[in-house]
Amino acid sequence: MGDLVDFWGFKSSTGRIWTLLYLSTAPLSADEIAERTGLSTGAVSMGLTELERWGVADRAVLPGVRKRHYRAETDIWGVVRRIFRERELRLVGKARDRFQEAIDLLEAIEEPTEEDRHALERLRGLLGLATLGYSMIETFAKVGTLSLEPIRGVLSRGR
Amino acid sequence: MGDLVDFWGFKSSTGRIWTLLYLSTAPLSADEIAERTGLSTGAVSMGLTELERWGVADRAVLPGVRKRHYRAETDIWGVVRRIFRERELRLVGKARDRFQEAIDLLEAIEEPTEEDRHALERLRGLLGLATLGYSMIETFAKVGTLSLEPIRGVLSRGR
DNA sequence: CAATTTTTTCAATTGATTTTGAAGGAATTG
DNA sequence: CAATTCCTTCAAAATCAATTGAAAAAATTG
Repeated sequence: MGDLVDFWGFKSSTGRIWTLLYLSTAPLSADEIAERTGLSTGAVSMGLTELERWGVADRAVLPGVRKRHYRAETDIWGVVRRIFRERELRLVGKARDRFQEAIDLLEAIEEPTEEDRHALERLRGLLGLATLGYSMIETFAKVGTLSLEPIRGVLSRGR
Repeated sequence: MGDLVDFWGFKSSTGRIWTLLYLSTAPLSADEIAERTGLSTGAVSMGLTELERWGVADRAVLPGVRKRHYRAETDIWGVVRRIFRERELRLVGKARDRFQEAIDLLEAIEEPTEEDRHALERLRGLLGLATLGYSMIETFAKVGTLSLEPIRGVLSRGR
C-alpha cells in the first residue's frame, strides 16, 4: 500500500497509517498508531489530518474514552473519486489553462514563423488531450464510472 | 508538462526536454537542448536516455551531421500504453502479490483470532481490487481502450 | 478553572532525489 | 589511427521532501 499510495503522490507513511487502520477491527488512537508504525507523534498527527482531509479516515466516537480514535474509510472507490475530483482535476485543469495561454500567445504573433505555426499546432493537440482528460475525470468523479469510448478516434489517429 | 510528468513519477526535467522536442520543428541536439532548458550536459544526456528507454524520443538520422539529434514521439497514447504496460502493471502486480502473501500467511494460522479473520477479509477485498486493476491495465495496454464497466458492481457495493 | 492529558505545530534534522560538471569512454573524421 | 568532437558516467553538491520531538495549544476532567 505504501508504494501504491506513494505513486499517487501521497506520503507513503500516510498510506501505512491507513493500512493499519483498514486492517484493524477496532479504531486506534494516535499513540497506538505511532507505536505500531514506528512513526513519531508528529508524523502520525499529520498523517491522520491528511487522511481526514481526504475523507479516508474517520474519527470514531468511543463513549467514555479520552483519546481520539480513528477508523479507516472502506469505500475505496469513493475515496478515489474524491481525490480525482479535488486533485487530478485541478492538475489537468491547470495544464489545460497553460496550454491555452501558450496558444493565445502564439496566435497573437503577427507574422508567425514556420516554427511558431508548428508549435501552435502541437499545442492545440495537447490542449485537446488535456480537455478530453479533464472531462473524463469530471465524469468519473461524478458518476464513478469511466469509459474511454469517446476517445476511440484519438487513439487510432496516431500522429 | 513538467507537473504532469512529475505526477506520473518521472523527473520533471525529463518532461521539459520532451516538451521542447515536441514543440520543435527540427530535431535537436543535446547541446541545443541543454542551452534551451538550462540543464547541464549530464542531465540532458540522462533525460534523453530515459526518453529513449520509454520510446518517447527517437534519434533522428540527419545525413552529414555529426551530433545526434532527437525528435519527440508524437503518439502520446502509444506512450501512455507502454508506460502502463511496463510500469503500472508491475506496480499493481507487486501489490497484488503482497496481498496474496499476506492472505496466505493469515490462512495458515491454526486458531485465528477475531482480529485475524477481520484482516483476512479486508485483505481479500484489497486483493480483489488489485486483481481488477491489474486486468484493467492489461487490457488498456493491449487494446488502448479502457472501460470501467466490469467494475459497476464494485462501485455500487460501497460497504 | 486549574491540573492533566492529548493533539498540533514547526524549526531543525535527517533522508531522498535531482543536478552538476569534470573525467573517461565512444564515435567520427581526415 | 591520431585528433577531435560528442556522449555518458558518477561522485559530489544542491535541492527538495519527510520526519522528529520538544514546545505550544487545545481538550478533557474533577
